[in-house]
Parts: sequence; C-alpha cells; structure tokens
Amino acid sequence: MASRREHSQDRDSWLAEALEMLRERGIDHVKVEPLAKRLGVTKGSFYWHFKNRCDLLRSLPEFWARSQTDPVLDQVETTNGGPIEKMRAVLEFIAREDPDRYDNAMRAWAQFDSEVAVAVAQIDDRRMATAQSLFEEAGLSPADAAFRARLWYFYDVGEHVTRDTPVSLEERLERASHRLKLLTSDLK
Amino acid sequence: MASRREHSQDRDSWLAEALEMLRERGIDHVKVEPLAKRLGVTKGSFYWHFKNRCDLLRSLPEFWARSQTDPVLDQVETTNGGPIEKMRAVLEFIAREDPDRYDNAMRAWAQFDSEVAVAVAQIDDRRMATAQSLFEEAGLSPADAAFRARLWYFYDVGEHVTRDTPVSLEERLERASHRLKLLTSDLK
DNA sequence: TAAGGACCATACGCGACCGTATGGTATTGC
DNA sequence: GCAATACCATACGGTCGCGTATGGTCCTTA
Repeated sequence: MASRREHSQDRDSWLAEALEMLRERGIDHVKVEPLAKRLGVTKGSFYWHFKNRCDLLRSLPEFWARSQTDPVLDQVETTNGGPIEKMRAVLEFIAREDPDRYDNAMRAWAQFDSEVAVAVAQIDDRRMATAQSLFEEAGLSPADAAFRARLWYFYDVGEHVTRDTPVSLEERLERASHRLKLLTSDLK
Repeated sequence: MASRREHSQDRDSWLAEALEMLRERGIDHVKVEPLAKRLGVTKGSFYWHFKNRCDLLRSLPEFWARSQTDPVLDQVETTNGGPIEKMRAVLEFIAREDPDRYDNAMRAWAQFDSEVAVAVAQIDDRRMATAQSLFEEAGLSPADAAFRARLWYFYDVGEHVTRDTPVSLEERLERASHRLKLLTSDLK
C-alpha cells in the first residue's frame, strides 16, 4: 500500500485513447481490438489492465472529469478581480482554449446511459454553481442568480451542441462579449 | 407516376421504428435484424424496402424533420396575437407536449456524422429564424433580434441536453414563464 | 541467479449482424 | 383464371469484436 499508485500510467493511456475515440466516433465505437491497434499493442495488454470492456467504459467518466473539468474550475478560482471580471476571464479562456472538447461526446453518450447521465449532470451542476456564486457576488438573490446561471451556462451548451461548422476565434470572442453584456448589464 | 406514393406506408413504418430505436439506444443500435424483430417480421422484408442499412440511416433525418419539426412550426403560425403572445404559446406548447423528444438523439448522432449535422443545423436555423422574426416584430433590430433568438433557443437546447432526470410539468411551466419574462421584459 | 510478477503476443471459440440468394404467398390488372 | 408484382420467410457465407487460455519476455528482488 506504500508505493501504490492511485492511477496507473498505462491504464490512463488506455483511458485517454478511449476518450479520444469516444470524441471521434461515439461510445459504441470504443472497442477493445481497434483501441489496441491504435495503441500499437494487442488486446492481451488490454485484458491485463481491465477486467473487460465494461470496466473501461465505467472508468471513463471519472477520467473525463479528472482530466478535463477540474483544471477549468481551478482556472476560475485563480483569477482575481470582481465577479464580472471573472466571468470575462472565463469566457475568454473558453473561447480560446475550447476545453469542452469532449463534452459533446459525453453528452451524446449520457443520452443512452443513465450512470453517465448522472456523472455529466454532476459536472453541469458544479459549473452552474460556480456561475451562480458569481452572480450572487454581483448582487443577485440566490434564486435570481441560480436562474441567471442557467441562462449563462445553457448558452455555452447551445453553442457547442448546435455547432456543425467551426467558428472563428474572432466570432467566438465577439459572441462572448455580447453575451457578457446582455447577461450582466443590469448588475454591479 | 399517377398513383405513385411519395412515401410508402411500410417504408415509413420502418423509419418510425428506427427513429424510436435511435431515441432509446443511439444510432449504432439501429440494426436491421433487431429492428425486424421489433416489427414482427424478418429482415427479408427490410431488404425489400431498403437497399441496405445505410439507405435507412440516410433517410432518417428527412423523416425526422417531416414528422417532428414541421408540425411545430405550423403551430407557431396558426397562433394569433402579438409576438410576445406567440412566444408564450410556443413555450406552453413545448412545455406540455415535449415535441423535442427525438432531438437529443439526433444531436447525439450528428456529433459523429457530418451529413446529419447539416440536417440538424438546418432545423436549428429554421427554429431560430422563427424566433428572430418574433423579436423583430417586438421592435428589436435584426442583429439584436438574431442574438436574442440564439439566447432564446439555446435555453431550450440546454434544458433538454442537460436533463438527466424528468422535470414536472409545473416546474417546466414555471421556468418557461421566468424565461419569457427575462427575455422580453425590455420589449413592447 | 533463481523466482516471481508485470506486461504483452497468439490462438481459439463464440455470438451478433450484414447482405445475398432463393422460394413462398397473396393480391392485383387484364 | 392467369400472369406479374408486392411482400415476406428461410438459409447461407462472411466479418467483426468479445473474452479466455496459454505462453513468452523482460525486470525486479532476494
């Protein structure tokens, strides 16, 4: 138990590649043998690190949250300034980095797997709670801040989910600015 | 060409069942033999109506738009009153009927198929264009109305996409009312 | 340096689907 | 009443992926 690693590096390699495949082709194309081919090994390796395919799939949401969402929420806290400035920083960060790269694929998966749906809903809640606290900081009541946070967050979701063609960075920044103005013009 | 049906009834039966399966389990589970089993026939029937599985899948988006979205947009036009009243009517209709039952599954599919993505984007555009025209009727400039329509529509998308547990009718109506107020309080 | 464990390759049986080939039945036009 | 056609059942070969069994190769530790 002394030198026991919480997350094996090799296991995480499989998970990272699986997440990439999930993003590219959907969960039903995350299969053991094609995955092994992409990693340049055979499935003999896979069944060493995982009990079976289901074991891999059930480990994916935790890996997704750990590798994708945690860094973003950290970004929020390390920004200094008032709530509006924090929102602006978040919007710029999102517009530039597009950290939600895997979100759509996770949502697509969550449509058909209730456990995954719960995991994704928890992430949604964490993000909306952050937004709500910022609106409360800006002077809104908890109830009003909660709804404003929904509107705030759902715009993100809508932008990602309805996008079939890529949007330029300028356009994304323009929309972010417009959105910030519309949702915070009555505050401060 | 005289008595030729535009859409065969039997073909539509396969499409309707396929759409249902798409909603329940995702596009990769829309398979010929399970589908035939659900319809109580064998796949010999399928390959009479369709060239192959790909033929079925490529026919699904058109069927979806024809059977799901067209009726909703008709509903918008047949309502009389000002733009705000029309919006209220639309919100109530959506909150009660939930006509977007298949939207999530289509979006999930569109994530991994660019042709489907285009078809869904066209539906999104039609719906947002309708919303935009209502906001213009209410006095906004085309540019402002366009953005307001995005905010309006993305809230719908967000509500549907992030929902893991069902929401009561009362709650849905309450949110619809709140949303209408927040997005139209400065108009008229 | 021998033993044990970590890690991976190979080979096999199995089931789920796909698409085709072929034959059967029932209805319709003439 | 007889074809032609619409529609469906059955049977088959082929592919893909799962999971297991088994053996090989390092690398560590005593």
